[in-house]
Formats: sequence, structure tokens, C-alpha cells
Amino acid sequence: MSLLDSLNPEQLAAVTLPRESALILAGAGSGKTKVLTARIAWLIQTGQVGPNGVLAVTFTNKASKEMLHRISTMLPINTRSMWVGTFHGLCNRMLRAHWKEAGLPQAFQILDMQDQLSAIKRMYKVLGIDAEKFPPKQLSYFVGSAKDQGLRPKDVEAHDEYHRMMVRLYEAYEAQCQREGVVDFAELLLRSFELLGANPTLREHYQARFKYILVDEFQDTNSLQYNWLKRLAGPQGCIFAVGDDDQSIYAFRGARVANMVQFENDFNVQNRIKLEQNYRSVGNVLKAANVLIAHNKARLGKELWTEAGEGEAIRVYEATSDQDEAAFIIDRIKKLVLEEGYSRSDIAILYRSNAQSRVVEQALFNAGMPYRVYGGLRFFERAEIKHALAYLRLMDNADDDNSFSRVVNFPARGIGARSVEQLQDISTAQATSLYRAIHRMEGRAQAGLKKFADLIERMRFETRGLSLPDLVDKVINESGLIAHFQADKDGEDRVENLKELVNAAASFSIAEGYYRDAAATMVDEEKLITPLADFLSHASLEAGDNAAAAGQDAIQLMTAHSAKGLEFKCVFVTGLEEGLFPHENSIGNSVEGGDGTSVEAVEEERRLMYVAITRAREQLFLSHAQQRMLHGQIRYHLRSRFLDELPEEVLKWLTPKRAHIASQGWDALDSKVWGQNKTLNVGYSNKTSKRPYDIGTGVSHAKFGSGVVVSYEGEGDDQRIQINFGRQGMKWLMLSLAKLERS
DNA sequence: TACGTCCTCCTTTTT
DNA sequence: GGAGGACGTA
Repeated sequence: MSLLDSLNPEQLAAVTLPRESALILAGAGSGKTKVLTARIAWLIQTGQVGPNGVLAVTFTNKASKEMLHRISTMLPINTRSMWVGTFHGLCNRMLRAHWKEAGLPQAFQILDMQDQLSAIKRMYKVLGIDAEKFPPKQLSYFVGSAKDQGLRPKDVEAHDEYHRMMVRLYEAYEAQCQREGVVDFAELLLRSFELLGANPTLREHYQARFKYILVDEFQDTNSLQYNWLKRLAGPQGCIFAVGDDDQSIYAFRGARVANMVQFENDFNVQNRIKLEQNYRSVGNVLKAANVLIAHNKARLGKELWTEAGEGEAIRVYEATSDQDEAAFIIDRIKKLVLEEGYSRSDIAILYRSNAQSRVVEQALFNAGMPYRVYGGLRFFERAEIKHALAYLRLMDNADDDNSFSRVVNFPARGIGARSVEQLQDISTAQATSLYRAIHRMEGRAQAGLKKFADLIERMRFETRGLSLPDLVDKVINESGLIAHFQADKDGEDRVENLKELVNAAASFSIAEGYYRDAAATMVDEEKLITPLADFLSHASLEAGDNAAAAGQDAIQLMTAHSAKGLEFKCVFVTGLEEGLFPHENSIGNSVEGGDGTSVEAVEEERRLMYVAITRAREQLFLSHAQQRMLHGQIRYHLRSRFLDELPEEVLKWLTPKRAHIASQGWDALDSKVWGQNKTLNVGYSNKTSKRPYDIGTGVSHAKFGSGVVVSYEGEGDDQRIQINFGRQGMKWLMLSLAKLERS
């Protein structure tokens, strides 16, 4: 059986397990995806289950597509009806098939984070709640984390007045979503979970159908996802969970590593297989990763090994500034591409936060190197695309107040805030949508709104019978979006993007088979929805970046988070500075470990660093900068602790490694910095303030040790000084009290 | 009342 | 560096 030939004994054991639940602890680069895919193929090929009896959950849409593709090359089956996807994608599918039972409209819409926030803000206005006191962002976080645990408002414990208010808001938010027929990301999961709970027939149907459930990246499941799986599997269920506790990087969104242990207990797991051989990286990279992650206390324990050679040493570069760091990267990439024969797509540049990409992008652009940024502003999140989608949504469902508010006056058509406010009042009073409220309006404000409603109606009428791409094309023109951006001298890119949306619709139609029979548009097994509604939900769940620039040989830019699950021959990990990576919010904080224990938040950052390092197959470059422009302000960071935690023997410092802060020669830096810009010192403007240490100076403090002066604020006796103490974190100290010494 | 411009505020990671 | 709010003008 050729399918199994390329597997090692451990992998083979995992792939060919009998029908029992199993936990596979798979290290980075140990062939996780391969094992998952091979198991599915093996199960089907040996006739143990049909393609429809398998449910596989992956972490990204990209991963599921890849998996389906691989299966289809191995087996002569139609993979289109297979249930392989993300939690959100699968729950969406289930809810679309059972919208009635789930209490949703047939064409419900999915709110992304941005939409969610604006929905919340509108609700605040209606309820007259002080947004200062109860920040909408916090509500959105509150709602999200409650739902991640499977909690509805009635189930949330409210300890104090603040919590009680939050619960009240949560309740109101839910009522509003219900009224508008929209769901947010978390709601998708929760609805599906509740649907399975409330409807035994349906539950038993799915339990009988999915004889085998496979889960990738199991360490990143939250409680709700875990319970969803449990409910779906049922008493006879068989779950094959693959994960790596060292790669758990989504605690901020409720991921619970403890699920792994709970899974073993709940399902009486007899098979725990460890995959520790790494097929991805050279020895030096692996050694660095092993030593780094050993600094974490909370681990199940695993040691990766490889048969590959040591490979190149890991190169470390200390840049003087973020610009210098980018220049170093460009320089190295040129060598890799021109002298060492790598293609550009073999090379990835990773960073901790999206904002860091800009400097590198600029440098790549100036050097004429094609690049591609993942994440950040995704295609479907761009303002112009969201506007176009909002028009499409309104045509599909006029009661969608979110979309209505977005485009009612975009492009500007003389409908001001006042008119919308009046409309809002009417819709609240009559408990109807904004769109319907138009007809009940009176006075001059109505004229403009009426015209807008007519526009939507006209577009709906005129696009009847058109194919999806033609429909989209018609709408971006009729709505005036194209004209608006064409008139804008900076709008060229936006026009391009809008045209790209037509292409995206076209490729979606082809992928989903809507072209095969344009007349019979309601098709496909469980999919009883129009192509438009289908496309809209697709837009909410997919980043949509596969359409753009596919096939281009380009340098890959992404956050360490988005790099999970991917691999590249050459990897640059940038911005290795205290406060950035590890991120300042994590330094000195503890988080609940999921089983009642307290874990340092930095451990998650370290896992993230571990993920970043282990993306590299052959060459790894690490860099940090002495000063960096952040939030429009120059900041000085110490070298990341992670660099010091790596084993010295696998590193090669391209710049001299400095012992520590005291000997860093800050004098030279001072003159450089102050020579360029005399106004660096934010918050300092008054003559009663003094500045005994220049920004960027190294100082030492009896308790916190050595650090770097970052900024000042206040004046006189209240004047405070901000110092980056590296490991001890960023501190604000009263200048008059703190005993500081120049170091 | 509508719209453009200036200013201020905030600033992790994502399906 | 960007988004949203405040303000001034048509």
C-alpha cells in the first residue's frame, strides 16, 4: 500500500490505529498534517468509513484546503462533500443546513470583529449607555470570552456592579443580533453547540454519521470547541486528536492546553503516541528550539530530534534601528536569492505584531522585491470591500442594520447623521429594521433615504438572473463606489481592489460549482441558499488572500501567529526585543493555566518564539534593533531574553554580542539620536521639568537593576520617568523619589 | 444640516 | 500611523 510507505514506525502506528480515541503528541515538523491526512485516506481506502463519515477539524482554511487536495490526489473520490474545515467553517455549514432548527434566518450574516464593534456601538446609543464607563471593546471581549466557555448571559456570574452591567449589555447585544439575524464568530460555535444539545434527532444523526473525528492543533481548542467535539462524538465517538502543547499560542482567545489531559480522561484514551522525530529543520535550528522551550515550566515534555545534519549556524544581528534591521534583511535576502539559489517564496519574514511589517515592506518595495503580506489588512477587511459587501448584504437582507449604517451615506448622498439618528429612533420605537423604518418616516429627511432604498431595490431587480461575478460588477458600479474612488486621487488601489472582488466572486463560483448550471442556483446537498448568500458567508470566514497574488514568487511576510503550521527554507525572526517579543503586556503577568494553576504569561510568548523558530528548515536569522519607531514614537528596547536563552554554540553573532546594557555604549547612540531629532522627549515641555538622563541612557536602580530611559512625563515634583528594565518590565518612577544611577 | 479638515487618542496575537 | 471625534464652514 503505497500510501503508507513513506511513514516512519510511529507515524504508521498512529495512522493505522483501530477505532479508538487517541492523542497524538506531535512536535513541530514531525509530519502532523501528513499523519492526519494519511489516516483519513487510509480509513476510506480500507473501507472502514465512507468520505462522508469523517469529520476533520483544522486550524485554518488553508490547512483544510491543502488536506482535501492531498486526499483527492491519493484517492479517486469526490472530496467536495467531505466535512473538512475549521471549527467556524463547519459550524457555519451545520447552521446553514439547519437554520430553522437553530432559530436563524435562512441567510444569516456573520459579523467580523469590526462589524461586531460597530453593532455594539449602535446599541450603546439606543440604550443610552456611557461608552466611557463601559468601553465597547471591553464588552466585545467580555462577550467573546463568555461564549468561548459556552456561557449565555444568564449563565455568567456577575460579582459586582461592573459585571452586572456587562451581563446586561451582553443580553441586549444578543437580543439585537437575534433581531438582525446576524451572528458573530463565537456565536457560530455556540449556536451549533446548543443546536446539538437541544435537538436529539439531529445530534444522533451526526453522531451516527461521523464515525471518525479528527482534530488538528488540539492544544488551541477552547472549552466550547472541546465540548462541541464531545457532544458531536457522542458516547460511541472516536476522536483522533493531534496537538503540541509547546505550540499553544492562542490562550488569549480561550485556548486551553488542559483540554489534552481532560480529553484523555473523558475518552479513556489508551493510545498516547509521541512523534518526536523532526523532518523539517536542520540540527542547529532544532537544538535552539529545544533549549528555548525547556525554559518553560508548564509542559508535557517532548524532545525533538532529527537525522538531518547541523546545517548553518543561526545568524543573529543587532541593528541600530528598525530601518537598519530592514536593510540587513534585504541584504541577506539578496544573497539568498542571487548567490544561494533560493526562490523568494522560500523566504519568510516573521514579526510579533502586524504594525512591524510596514518598515520592512517599505524596504522591500524600494529594493524592488516582490513580497506578500499575510494577515494585517486582509482583502475582505479593506474598507472598500466591506462597503461593496454591505451593498450586497443589503440586497440579500435589507434588515441588516450593520450594512445599512455602513453604506447609507457612502458614497456621500446627502444623508447626514441627523437623518440617520431620526431613522434610528423610529426603528427603535417600532421595533423594526432601519431599512423598513424609512417608509414610516416623514419630513424632508425622508427624500434622501427613500432614494437610497430605491437604489437598493433597483439593484436587486436589475441583477436578477445574473451570475455572481456579473452581479458584483453591477453593484460596485451602480452603487457609485467605483465612481467615488475614481474621483479620489488616492483611490486607484481601491478601484483595483473592487475589481478584484469581481474576480474573487468568479473564482468562488467556479470553486463552488455555481457555473455548471447557472439556472439552478439553489443546489448542493445541504446548501439550500443563494450563491450570493453563500459568497457573503465565505467572505466572512475567509481571509480571501488566496485570490490575490497567487503563484507570485514573493517574499512572505506575516506575524508569528499566522506562520503556525507553515514552513519555509529561510526564516527571519525580527524585532526580538523586550517589550515587543516578548510583548510588554505579557511581561510580569501571570495567567490562569486552565487547571487552576498560575503560569507566567511570558511562557506563551516563548511558545510563540518556539513556533517562529521551528518554521525554518535550513536557515534562520534573528534580529533586534536598539531603537524602533513604534506608535509614532521612538522607543528603546533591550535585547529579548529569548536571544539569551538560546544555546550559544548554535549561534553566530554578526554584530558583536554585548554583555549587557551597562556596556552598550549608549553615549554614541545618544549623540546619534539627539543629533537627528531634538524633540524626541515626549511629555517634556515645561521649564520646571528637568531631564537628568537623556532618553536612551542606561541607568540602574537598586531594585529593578539596569534599564534604559524611555520617556518623561509631568513636571516639578510630579515628574515621572519611564524606564525599560527589560526582564522587570517597563516602569514609571517618580523622578524625585527614585534613586537612579547612570550605568 | 452636511461635509471636509484637523487633531487627538490608542496602539498583540485571530477564526 | 490610522481611525474616529470635534470643530468650522458652506
